[in-house]
Amino acid sequence: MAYSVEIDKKWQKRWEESDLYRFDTDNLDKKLYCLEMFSYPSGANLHLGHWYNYALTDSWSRMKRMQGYNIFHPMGFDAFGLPAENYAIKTGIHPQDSTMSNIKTMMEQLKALGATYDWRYELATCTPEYYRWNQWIFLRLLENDLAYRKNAPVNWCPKCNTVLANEQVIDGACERCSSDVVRKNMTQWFFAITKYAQELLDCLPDLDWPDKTKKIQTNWIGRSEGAQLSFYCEKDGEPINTKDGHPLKLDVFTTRADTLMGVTYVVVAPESDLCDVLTTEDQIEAVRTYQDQTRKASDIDRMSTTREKTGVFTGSYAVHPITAKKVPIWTSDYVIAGYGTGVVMAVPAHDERDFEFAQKFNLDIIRVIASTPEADDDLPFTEKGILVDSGEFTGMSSDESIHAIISRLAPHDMGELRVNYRLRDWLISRQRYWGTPIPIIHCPDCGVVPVPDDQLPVLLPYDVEFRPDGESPLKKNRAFMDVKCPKCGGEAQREPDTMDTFVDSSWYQFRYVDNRNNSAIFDKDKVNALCPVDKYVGGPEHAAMHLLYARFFTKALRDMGYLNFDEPFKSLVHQGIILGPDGNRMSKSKGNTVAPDAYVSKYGSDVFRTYLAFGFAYTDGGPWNDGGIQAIAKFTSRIERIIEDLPSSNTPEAVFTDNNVEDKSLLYAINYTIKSVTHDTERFQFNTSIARLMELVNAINKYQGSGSPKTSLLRQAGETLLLLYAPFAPHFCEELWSKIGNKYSIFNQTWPSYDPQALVMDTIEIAVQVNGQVKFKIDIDNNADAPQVEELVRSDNRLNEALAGKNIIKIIFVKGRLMNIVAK
RNA sequence: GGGGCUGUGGCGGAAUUGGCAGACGCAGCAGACUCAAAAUCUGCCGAUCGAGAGGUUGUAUGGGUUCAAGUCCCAUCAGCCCCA
Repeated sequence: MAYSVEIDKKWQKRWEESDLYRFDTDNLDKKLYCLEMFSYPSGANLHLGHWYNYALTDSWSRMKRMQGYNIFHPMGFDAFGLPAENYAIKTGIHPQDSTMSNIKTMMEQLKALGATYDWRYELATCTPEYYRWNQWIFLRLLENDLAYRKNAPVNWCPKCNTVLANEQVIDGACERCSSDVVRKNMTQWFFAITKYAQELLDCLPDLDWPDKTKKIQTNWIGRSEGAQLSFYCEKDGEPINTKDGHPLKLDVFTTRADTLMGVTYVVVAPESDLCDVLTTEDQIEAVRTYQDQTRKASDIDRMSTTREKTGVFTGSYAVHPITAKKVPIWTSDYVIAGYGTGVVMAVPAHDERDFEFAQKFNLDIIRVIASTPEADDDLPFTEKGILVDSGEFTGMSSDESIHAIISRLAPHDMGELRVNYRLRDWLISRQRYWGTPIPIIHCPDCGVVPVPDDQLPVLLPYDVEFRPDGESPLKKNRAFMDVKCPKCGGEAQREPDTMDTFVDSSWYQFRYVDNRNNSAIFDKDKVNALCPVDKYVGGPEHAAMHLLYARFFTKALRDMGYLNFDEPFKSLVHQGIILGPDGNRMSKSKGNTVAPDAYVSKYGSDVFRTYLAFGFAYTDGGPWNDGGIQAIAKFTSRIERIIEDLPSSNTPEAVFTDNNVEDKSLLYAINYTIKSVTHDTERFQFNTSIARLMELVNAINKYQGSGSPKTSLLRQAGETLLLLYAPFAPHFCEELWSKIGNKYSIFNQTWPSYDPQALVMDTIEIAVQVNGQVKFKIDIDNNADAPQVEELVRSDNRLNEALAGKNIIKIIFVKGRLMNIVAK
């Protein structure tokens, strides 16, 4: 029977019945945890990206299995999230119903892929058995001051009446209705990821991750060393005090404390509470108008250096901490409340945006830094230099002066060295339905009360009106909302918000290990034995969010005593993105999607898998091209023919003492292929692995056609070919393996190892260069040393012609490669 | 605006990490088998000059380092990504 989907089905059934991929919990010394990022169960079929990710990582893990590793390879579903809810709003089909049915079909498709998943470890994040532990983690974080509630500006779509995640805001507009998104202050739950900012940075160098991804995380965390300086302030000639009577201090973060003497004004973010405090009666109208106007602008626009600067004077003044001079306080949207302290000191002479702003509004520009003491540099001069016109600090270098200025201010509590991070705490509240309910009860008497552990899970009710109208859908469900306070027993209300779905994916890699545990999030010993994940594979788009959150969770769980390692994913690989045939990202609206199913049913899973392996550089991806898939079908049928032609008897291995040239060259091909395929597959270079296998097929064909092929050598070649190809074409190779009378299963066989002796050739060809240019080639004895080769080259009559009368100055010999003759 | 990655035949892509550029495959061309086609097999296949042997040139562009550069350094251009 020629290879087809029927073969796929036959072996999928056999594998399942024989429990071939069952993870062996007793043999943990050689465990290898291989994981792909789990998938969102959307209505559509498994798409090309899934195949590319899952099929090839599966090939990698199959090789590892044959190399003797005990593979833990689970799969599950990232089942909460907006798409199902939006789909429900559109069609009326409940998210739970659509998700559950999608999971079912998706699981079947994953099985058709023929991967080594052990389905007993499956999980779906939308089940109470899973999200219960989201709630449990939330409560633990709350107890450890890693979860808290605060008022913060969020993205708000006025048309959809809902808060949007940052990712849902495209160029300042709502992704669904394209209305302009505005900023709104709301009380939300946060996870204190910033407490781990430094450790998240420190652990990066030791991870076996792509440099690019580490860089993205480094930038995202954005550590900068600088200083926090304070300004007192005055309104209508009077010092401003806080509610408890202390003088109000405006704290600013700056990496350029050396420019403090050049401050000519201070800017406060229009949306910050401070702005309202600072605004005087006279200015209140102008400031309000300005606030309304800027609510529409996105952060990206606001911080752009090219955008026209806007702003309004608040009416109050800041007191310079050294000179005691009063400088005006303005509000402008180039300062953002969420970043740093939401207040900046403006030094127009030495900062581009401040300079532009000062020019536009006629504010003072005072030079305090110069490249040399006498220099008259063009302003703004943003480099470090020597301080000028800076009172007692004049003449110091920028770096010296920073320390001097801080030492001067520190005793008065008006300045200190400070490390600032760009990373913000993680806002996890969502005013959405299809997610994990936040396990909190709001009691009029007791305030914010956590749901006790023994009352978990807080179930997500099924019967909910989830059309978005500005409030959390859960809020309209009285049965859900009305609850007795666990503390005082009085009438209370549940928290109506749900959690960001990134919470689900931040710890699923641990739950897999102990997915049926009903009494704990997971068994500590099991997780410590199986984790961290040894090889994690998924798209590069998760570099900043998911991968950062999961690292944070790991560290938090460690510090709370639930596991004892530092990082969730030891080694990480990103697959590339496969584009549509037109070179654009695949999308339904562009009509350039490629559905794997048609190819799989026509050619079989293995041909499709092999094509994915062969057609692209794995980590690059690229445009899809139909062209080559037929070639892979041809390739498999060539293998089929080779195997069918093998001598049927299992003759004992003959000892070759009389290898002729053909034998030797086939032996070379066999061993070279083993070496290369092993090496290339190990580092996810699947395309060259397949290329080497094609070369082996060519070599076997050539050998078959040679004078007197030895049957046992042919058999050795054929079996090696099947073993090496098995990870890529598992059904196909399993079939042929059994066909030639070998024992089930090919995946229980040992991965071939190569004989270095067979790779040593008697004679090799090297290039002879003159001044780096290849002139001719000669065959030399493999062991020949430099003088011997030189003699051979000198006696070659092609040399004189190549030298063209020049004199030899120097000779360089690179063993096994070339001899370069330097001549003049 | 800053940072990063990428740029190799008509196409997908290789190149032992500084050592014979274009492995392997697609497409194309020629041939064998065939009445014919398909399938299969064999050979050719960067550009350019030359009937030919062979020469010259060639890894986005321009410089540089080196006996030797697709690979390292500097600048420029283009595409993608991250940050502002």
